Amino acid sequence: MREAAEPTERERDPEAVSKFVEGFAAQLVEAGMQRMPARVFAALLSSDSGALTSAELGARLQVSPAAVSGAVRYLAQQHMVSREREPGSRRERYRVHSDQWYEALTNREAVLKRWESALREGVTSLGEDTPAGRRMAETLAFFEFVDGEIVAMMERWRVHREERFGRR
Amino acid sequence: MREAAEPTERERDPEAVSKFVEGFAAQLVEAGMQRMPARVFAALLSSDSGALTSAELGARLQVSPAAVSGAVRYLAQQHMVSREREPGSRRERYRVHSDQWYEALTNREAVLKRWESALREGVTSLGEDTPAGRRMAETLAFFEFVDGEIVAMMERWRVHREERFGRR
DNA sequence: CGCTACTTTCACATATTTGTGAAGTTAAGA
DNA sequence: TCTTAACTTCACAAATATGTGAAAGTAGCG
Repeated sequence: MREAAEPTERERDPEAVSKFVEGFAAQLVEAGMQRMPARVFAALLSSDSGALTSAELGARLQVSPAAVSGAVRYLAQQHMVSREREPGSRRERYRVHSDQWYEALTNREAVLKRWESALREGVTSLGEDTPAGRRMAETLAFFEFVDGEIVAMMERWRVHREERFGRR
Repeated sequence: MREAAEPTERERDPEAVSKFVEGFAAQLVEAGMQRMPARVFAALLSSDSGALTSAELGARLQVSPAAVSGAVRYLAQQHMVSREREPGSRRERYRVHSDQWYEALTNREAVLKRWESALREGVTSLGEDTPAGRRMAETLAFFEFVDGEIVAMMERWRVHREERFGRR
């Protein structure tokens, strides 16, 4: 079972693809994402099929299987890619859905929740009648507000998207 | 001009304060922020005055002036603290506003903008008629949508906040 | 104009992160 | 059941990031 046996993807200018991958990954890194997960994610995003095997990723990004494995584990935890076992092969494919960003955003919400609970503790332990307590209470209220807004926003997005791109 | 000459803040249980500071900072770190900026920000948030000098920060966090300087520079760039020169002293105070989070969010918007332009390049260079191009175009549309929503959301927050906390 | 209180910059030692090769594990197919 | 392709784990070397002390810069105040 050779690599070349899978022309899953008619090749475009690999130069251009690579340039996009590295550029986009750099932006993600700057926003706080680790380098390798960022590169893997960008590579998937730029692939026509939206799904690549470990070997394909390794080849495109010039990294070892170990590096791919680590990156993919991270991305899967963050719900940014899903894994699929190809039936009848021991290969695994890693896929981005175009709506994967919702999952990623949802995950950000988990971060917000943790901030909120830390703030709640802070308000309690510093006292809600102190200036610091009041500031933290307001901050907390802000996050709670944002939580709710995000849910509503995603609903509006689904509608907007259907109008613009049609139902999937 | 001694340190002790400024009882800006009636002291609460320093134990509890420190526990909050380290806990909240840890959450911020986990979300991608560097350790020292996170600790400084948490310390400011938990102070009654909402503003501390470099020396006070150094003392509370047990770090050198150099570390405070670096952290504060970063936070100011991110618009998460503002600097104020105390008139009649060469001390500087670093302040959090309770609405500082808006600024921070606004800054996140700058990140989104950069993602958008990277995606736009990707769509162009990979071709908008390819599957990958279409996926990226949809992703781009999502971010553009989010941009607009955030602006609207912040307006709603201002209203909500005024109802709940009164005008500042 | 100094003097000196405060802040910033810089070189460096230390800690942390990152990616690799190689060994280990799993499961498809004979 | 055995073989072996494919993925994962692990110990380690290299690259990065982090915080410090010390030196250099700034700006109030006499």
